[in-house]
Amino acid sequence: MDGVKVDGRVERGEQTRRQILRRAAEIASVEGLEGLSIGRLAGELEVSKSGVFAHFGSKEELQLATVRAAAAIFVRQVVDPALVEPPGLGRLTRLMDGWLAYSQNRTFPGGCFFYAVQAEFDARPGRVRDAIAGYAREWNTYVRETVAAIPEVADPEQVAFELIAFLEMANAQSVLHDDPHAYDRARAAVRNRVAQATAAA
Amino acid sequence: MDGVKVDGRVERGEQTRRQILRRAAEIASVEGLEGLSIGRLAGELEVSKSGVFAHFGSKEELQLATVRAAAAIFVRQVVDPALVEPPGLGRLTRLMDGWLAYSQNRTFPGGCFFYAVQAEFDARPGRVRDAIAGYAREWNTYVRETVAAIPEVADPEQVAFELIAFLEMANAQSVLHDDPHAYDRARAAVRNRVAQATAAA
DNA sequence: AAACTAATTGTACGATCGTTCGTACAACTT
DNA sequence: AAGTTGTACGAACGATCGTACAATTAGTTT
Repeated sequence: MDGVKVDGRVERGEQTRRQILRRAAEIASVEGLEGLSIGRLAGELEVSKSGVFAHFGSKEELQLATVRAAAAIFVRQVVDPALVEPPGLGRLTRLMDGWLAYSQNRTFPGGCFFYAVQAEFDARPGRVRDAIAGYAREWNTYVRETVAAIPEVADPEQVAFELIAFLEMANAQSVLHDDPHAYDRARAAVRNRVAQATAAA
Repeated sequence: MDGVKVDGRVERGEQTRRQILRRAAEIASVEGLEGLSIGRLAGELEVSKSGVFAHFGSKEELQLATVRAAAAIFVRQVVDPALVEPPGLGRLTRLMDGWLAYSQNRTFPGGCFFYAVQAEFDARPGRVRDAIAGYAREWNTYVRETVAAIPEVADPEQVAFELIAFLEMANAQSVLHDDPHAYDRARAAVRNRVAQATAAA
């Protein structure tokens, strides 16, 4: 009746697959999804190259699976915790703080996974770019709707654009210059912009 | 008396070197500085692989030279034109507009060169990262000082942080989603933030 | 014209890339 | 117990990577 796997072989397979994708996302956040090589991944995990390859069938499929795995981690770490707050200012604040914490505590060693891979794939065609663009759109939409749930805000799309810009800037500065101050600056920027937007005329 | 090269051989060498670096920067803005391979570069330029290699002696040196060449293009296209305006609000506006035009008109086919390579190298050690970080610092400083030349602005560092965030966000969105609207949003964000900062109490 | 110098080329190298294939072994089914 | 399925492995493939070095071409100096 239940969907629980009873086959110990596929259970074991899914576990190694999870381990592979976890490590793959970590590497990709530092070296990019192209810098992520199957041989190196296998070496670090101490499994065979062909074993890793067999799980995905192609490098592109590995990259796509890595993006999906990273998205799941992102949702669990950033999106879900904000949902405990009711829609409104409180949820938005929780969302912004959650994102900055996600970046600052280095959930991925190279900072935000999607910042890294977005910049890597934004200018080339292909399924990987499409997947990344899709998640980016989802994130934009979610932030915009979270902002739009605050009745005083006149232009949620514009506000969402600016807020996301602050987050990514903090991540970029922090990683490149090893400067935790960037997060303070982003927090101040978010606070200021939200205050401005909610100060109805 | 003059420092003009009279040797036709080194003259020719410097010209091919310039061509190599121009193409290298174009490729790197799309594929990254690692995706930039000597063999491919040679193929596209229809010269020999060893000919390209001989100009730099190592891949890392080619990458460093490419970053320097891109920085020179950036300065000529963004920084210099703003210097015709006297320090103050006019220069800042010119600088912001110049940057957005530089990104929008695809001076580099992959959008802003430095956005691409920053995200690629921000998390790994090495001379290339150091060079990129150095230029990024210079750019931050220059924007901050341009803002600071406007007497009404209380916290130039904070304002510069936010303005640069808008620029990079516009570039990222535009390239990833093929959405020219992002530049309008960035222009609106810059206008609004500058207006807020110059509205003295 | 000969000697020299700088830019460019051709050939070759070891390493690593993604990928393919046949095999070994554990776990499940009958 | 015999047969089937799924995961993981080792070895090898052609291609490409960065790099090395000797030969060649073009331009300068004597």
